[in-house]
Amino acid sequence: MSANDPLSRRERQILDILYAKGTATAAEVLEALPDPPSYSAVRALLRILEEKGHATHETQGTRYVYGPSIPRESARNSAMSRLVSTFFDGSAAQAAAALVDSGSLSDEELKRLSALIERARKEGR
Amino acid sequence: MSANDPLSRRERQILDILYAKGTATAAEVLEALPDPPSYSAVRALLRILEEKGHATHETQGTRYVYGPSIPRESARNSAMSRLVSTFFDGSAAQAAAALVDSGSLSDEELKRLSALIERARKEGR
DNA sequence: CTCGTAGTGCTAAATATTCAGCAGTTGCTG
DNA sequence: CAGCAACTGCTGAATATTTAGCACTACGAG
Repeated sequence: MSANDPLSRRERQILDILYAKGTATAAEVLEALPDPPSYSAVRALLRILEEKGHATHETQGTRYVYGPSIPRESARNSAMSRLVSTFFDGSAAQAAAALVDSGSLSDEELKRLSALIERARKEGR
Repeated sequence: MSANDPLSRRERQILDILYAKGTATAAEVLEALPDPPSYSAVRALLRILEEKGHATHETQGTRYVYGPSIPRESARNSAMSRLVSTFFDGSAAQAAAALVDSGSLSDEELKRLSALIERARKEGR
C-alpha cells in the first residue's frame, strides 16, 4: 500500500477525484468520473481502493463518505516528484520556471512567490 | 488520441519512460520498467501505444527506436495542469510555492527563478 | 405499520489488459 | 553460403479490471 504501487486506470481516476475533492460519496465520485459507469461499479471500486489501503470511509448517517487515506500533501509530493523526473529531467527549478512562464499567475501571486524565494534564499545560506 | 484518453497502467508506465528518456528501444524500456515482463510483452505494448497514436518509431538499422508522438512540452503541460488541479486546487501559484518550499532548489536556481518572475511581472502589466 | 427510497455487500460475468511463445526476417561472422 | 544473433509481427491465452445485478438493511413519510 505504498504510494507508488500500481493502480488501475479507474482506481487512479477515482483516487484523484478523492484528492481533488478531499472527500466524496459514491454518488459524487460517479458524477465527477469521465465515461461514468454504473453506480454500483463505482462503489465496488471504492471498496477495492479501501481494501488496498488508499482510501477510508466514515459513515455519515446511513451513507459512506470516502476520502484518501494517505495525506494529501505526501501524495502531492510524490506526484510532483514523479512529474519532475519524467518531464523536467529531474529539475524542480525547471518545473517552477514552467509554472511561472505559463502566464497563469497573477501579479499578486508573482509578488508573493518572489517574497517566498527571498525567504528561501536567506534560510538556505 | 488526445492527451487525456485513458491509458492502461503499463501503457502509462511505458509512455512515461519514453518521455523521460526522449527515445528508447524496446530493450531500454524493458530495463527501465518496474516488475519487468518479458521482452515480447514490452514490444507488444509499444506496438499498441503506437497504434493508439501515442508513440512513433523510427527504424535505425535493424531495430526500432521509439519515442512519444505528442511533443514533450504539450504532454508536460497537460500533466502539470492535471497535477495542479488535483492537488493544488487549481492554483499554479500554490504549486510553484510548493516547489520553492521543497528546498531542492539551489541558491543559483532561486536567483534565476527570481529574475524570471521579474520579467513575467513586467510583461504582464 | 407498510411502503418507498437510499443506501450497502457481494458475486458472476463481460471486457480489457498483459503476457509469452513462435515463426519469419535481416545482417553479420566465419 | 551456413549459422548465429538480434530483431520484428502476430496470436492465443492467462490474468486483471470493470461492470451490472441482486439481496439485504435502515430510515422517513403517509
